[in-house]
Amino acid sequence: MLKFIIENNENYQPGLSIDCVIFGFHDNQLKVLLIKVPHSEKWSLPGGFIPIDQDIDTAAVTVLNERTGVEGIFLRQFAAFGKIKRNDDHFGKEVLKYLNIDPEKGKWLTRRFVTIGYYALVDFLKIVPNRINSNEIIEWIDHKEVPELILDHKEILNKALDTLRIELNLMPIGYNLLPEKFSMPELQKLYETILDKKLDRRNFMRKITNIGILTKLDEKKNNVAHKAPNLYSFDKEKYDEVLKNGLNQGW
Amino acid sequence: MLKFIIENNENYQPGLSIDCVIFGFHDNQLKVLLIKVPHSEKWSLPGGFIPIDQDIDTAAVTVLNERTGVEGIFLRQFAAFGKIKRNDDHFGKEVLKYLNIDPEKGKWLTRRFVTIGYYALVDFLKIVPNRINSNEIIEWIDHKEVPELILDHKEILNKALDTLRIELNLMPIGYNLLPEKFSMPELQKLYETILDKKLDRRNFMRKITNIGILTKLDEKKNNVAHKAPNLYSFDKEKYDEVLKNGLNQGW
DNA sequence: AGTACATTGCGTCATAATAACACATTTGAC
DNA sequence: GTCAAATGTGTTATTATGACGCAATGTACT
Repeated sequence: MLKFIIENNENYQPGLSIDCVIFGFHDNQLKVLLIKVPHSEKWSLPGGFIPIDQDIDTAAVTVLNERTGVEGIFLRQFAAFGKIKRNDDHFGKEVLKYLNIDPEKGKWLTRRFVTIGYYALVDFLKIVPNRINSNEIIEWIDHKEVPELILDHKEILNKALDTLRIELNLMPIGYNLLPEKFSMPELQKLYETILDKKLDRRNFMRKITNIGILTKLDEKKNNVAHKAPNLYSFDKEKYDEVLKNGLNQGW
Repeated sequence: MLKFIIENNENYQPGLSIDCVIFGFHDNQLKVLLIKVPHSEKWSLPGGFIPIDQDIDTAAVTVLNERTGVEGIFLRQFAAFGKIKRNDDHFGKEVLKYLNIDPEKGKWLTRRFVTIGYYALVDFLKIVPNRINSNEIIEWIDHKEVPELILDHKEILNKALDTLRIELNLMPIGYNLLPEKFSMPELQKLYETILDKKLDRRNFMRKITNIGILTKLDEKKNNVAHKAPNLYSFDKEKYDEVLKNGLNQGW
């Protein structure tokens, strides 16, 4: 980080940053991957800067990996944020002070940054966030209990969630969010959690089944209270096909 | 422009630009507003740079106005483009050479720019593109006959059109694209042109009527071949309501 | 004036999608 | 064994959709 700030003018895209909204699903909760840096009381989205020799989409993957250790996931760009006062003077100065950097050298940091938002849905269990930087804390936090975030990160998070809800109508989800074998109630809970809305059990099942991306397994979930639900898996081939063509055509 | 390039480091957001895809509808054709600058054989989208004291959304309006004279339209951000070789060295050097600027002073221009794309649907007739810069040519061009464009502008244009087609399923359109009074076939042609697809006349009418955003006028179009179609207008209040709430909910 | 033809307005019909709900079955808890 | 909670598999009514039919309107042409 320190190395970055000093070398910024040469090796990084000026005035631009990337912030990632990483959604995971666990215990029937939609979780978001957040980072807490020591020089602030607030949490933040994992973000960073754009190497001048990388496409921004590639840079998003790099940034996420450097901040969290998370690897090999597909990040979807959803919006750019560029209000003039989105990163105020104060914030930049705090960082410089904390890192003991000459305010003149780090001047660029206190100017307005435009940030590009990326989001992803990942398997909660497969992502074990490494603590790359020993003084940073990385945690999955329930999206309903997200504390105050730095800058406009809350706005970015909300926009990501809005985008996700819209995309839910255009494409199937769940492949990276659920274990390989899952029950219908689990899949439904995922949808309900993202949409923050109750769905009818029977209508949900019919609709999701008709999409044709599920394989019903000859196996039941065990160690559950009450009647054991059947298990399903995604038919990856058909899943990808639907991903490509979209769900509804509308007109 | 020249003033801008020399003063850039101080007054504009570095490394970032904005490009606008302005769609208009006329003669049953979807038109795009394009600009031809003298220092290139190719056409380009109206674009420009971001004043450091403006929100990017505001800057988009400013940029469009400065390049085309177009005023007071809502621009929708749809994507950021940032491949490392999207603006190659060659392009920047050409511009500097044409403007007779010391390559050292304009060095920043030859680096990678990330551009943020905005699109809008506007009334073809209400927008009379002024030629601000006497050596620039501004024209409405049929989107099916768009010539080769500079840099990745064709990609930007295509992405805008893709976004527009998706949004067509989520919200009503036409308010800024058609005259105040319009016939059903005119509205249908608009949809068909954007989607590049034939729609059934009768089903289209039923569906669009059911949305509840149209007011049937007691008036017929005149000076037309064959049977005169009835005229309609948008019920702005309901139109805005649907715009806010969206069309389909899906889940 | 009369006819041909393109276009509009207003239908129908079969099918699919959706919302709301009924009922029997399975399983753990008491 | 009985109860409660959850699952599996329906039904029914309503609405939306896609594919047409046909009469009415107005222009163009003989």
